[in-house]
Amino acid sequence: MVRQHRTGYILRAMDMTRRDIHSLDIPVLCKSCEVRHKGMCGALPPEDLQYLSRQTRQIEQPAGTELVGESTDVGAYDNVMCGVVKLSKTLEDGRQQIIGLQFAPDLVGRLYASESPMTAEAASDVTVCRVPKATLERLIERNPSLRKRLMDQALRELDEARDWMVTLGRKTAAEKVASLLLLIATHLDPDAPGEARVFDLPISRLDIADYLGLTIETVSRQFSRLKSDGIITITANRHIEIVNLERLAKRCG
Amino acid sequence: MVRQHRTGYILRAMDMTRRDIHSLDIPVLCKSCEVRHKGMCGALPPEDLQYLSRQTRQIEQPAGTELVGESTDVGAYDNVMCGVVKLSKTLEDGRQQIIGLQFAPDLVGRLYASESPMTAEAASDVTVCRVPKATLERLIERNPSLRKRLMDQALRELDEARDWMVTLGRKTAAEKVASLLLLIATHLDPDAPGEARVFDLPISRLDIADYLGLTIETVSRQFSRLKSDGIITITANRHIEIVNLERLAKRCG
DNA sequence: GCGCTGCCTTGATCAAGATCAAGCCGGATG
DNA sequence: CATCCGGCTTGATCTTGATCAAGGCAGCGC
Repeated sequence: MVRQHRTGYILRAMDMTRRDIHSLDIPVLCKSCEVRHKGMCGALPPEDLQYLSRQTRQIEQPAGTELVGESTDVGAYDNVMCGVVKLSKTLEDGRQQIIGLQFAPDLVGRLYASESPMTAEAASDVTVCRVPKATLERLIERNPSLRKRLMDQALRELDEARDWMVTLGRKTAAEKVASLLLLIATHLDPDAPGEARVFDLPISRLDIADYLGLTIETVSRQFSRLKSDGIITITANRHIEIVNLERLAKRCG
Repeated sequence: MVRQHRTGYILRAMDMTRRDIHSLDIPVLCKSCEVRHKGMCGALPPEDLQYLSRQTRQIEQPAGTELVGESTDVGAYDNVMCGVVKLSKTLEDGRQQIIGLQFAPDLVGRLYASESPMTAEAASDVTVCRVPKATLERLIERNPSLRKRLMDQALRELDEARDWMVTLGRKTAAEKVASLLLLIATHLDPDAPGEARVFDLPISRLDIADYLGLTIETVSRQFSRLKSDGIITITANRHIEIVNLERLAKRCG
């Protein structure tokens, strides 16, 4: 499934026309996604953009593919184009915790570390642009705006991780599930402001449980309660409509 | 209480002598701390170091002092010299979660944000060097090594936050308490490699509970169990000796 | 000395969420 | 079509940690 993107304002922000983009001889497959990739890399000058494009491969990964394993060497960064990537850690006895979800246009991969401190896995079908480690680091070196952008992503992820620590440590199961629904509603479509009211859950119940520090049974029961309380509707297991956004937000603690 | 610091290797790393440091006319009060402040700021050239020193005030804060409030404007960053600063968030109904502890020589304060996303509070008596926001940002602007250092701190804090999410989401109370003891043992003395075996807990039982997402009663019971199992000894409520480090580590899950 | 306060511990009981178990549903496969 | 399988839901029961309650202990002011 290829999602539609509204790209006009990104082009304007970059002071480029669509023709400029296409003239760069970029080996991308997914036309609707290519602009986002460059959006991520911000105001790179044309020569850097060309260099980046030559080094980049766009890859479609089915749900469940492991992008980077915990404690394995990282050879490349993945720029998320469509879909959701989950970051997780596993204790020795198999208990798993998802420690972050990444949406377009996040960059997957721990900068400046030779070993990934966590597993990155496609939670839904995803499309990524894969940039070799050396390429990106070289671009960072000579490109202040890219550097700033990555610093901003790191700080934003830190804020999000700390927000989620409150959810994990202090919220009830009902509040956790409500918080997750709002999180997904706000992140799913980066082009739309505010929360989506209708969307498909990009991740399984097990992933939700692992993100919230709960069991799938508890997650399922909380969904059922939200449904019977008339706050959401669920069809085909994954398709959510938020009927009463206000009451959902109130349940977030 | 002023802790003793071994400073020789820091000076060597900076290619400076103690005389160089003292010649800079730095308005610091705590002689044993000033070197650490510069350690944080890395290889700043002498003129930047002088500029920084002129703009900096060293402050002693008793335990409980609020350094920055949640959602308040931030006018300055605090460089931790001695003691422990806790970062926390509070839900509307008062539930609190500590989302990070900062030890020397961490820099307290969210870069590039006008409003602090969290509360920063002295968990123990602390000494900080307070740097005005504009000063630090100006130094970052023209100083690649400082920039890199702050990026590294942000990424390290992100790693730590994500590690802690596993603790919050998936560990039992016993594992949480064991993990905390190890965390404190490894962070308390930044000059010593490995874990301290004997130390004073720098934070109260309530703070521990708020960091672990537990209640004080549960924390207290877990301490009692570690004691009766012969893994630690506790005297005067705060003074800890780790008798059996291996078994403690095994309890971390 | 006495009582007060803040911080911590311990015990009894309760409830949220985990665990165990069964069954449902939709899609794939023969 | 029947069967299977993975993902999800629902119910019954159990366990962990929360809650409620009481008391210990060190420091401090009178």
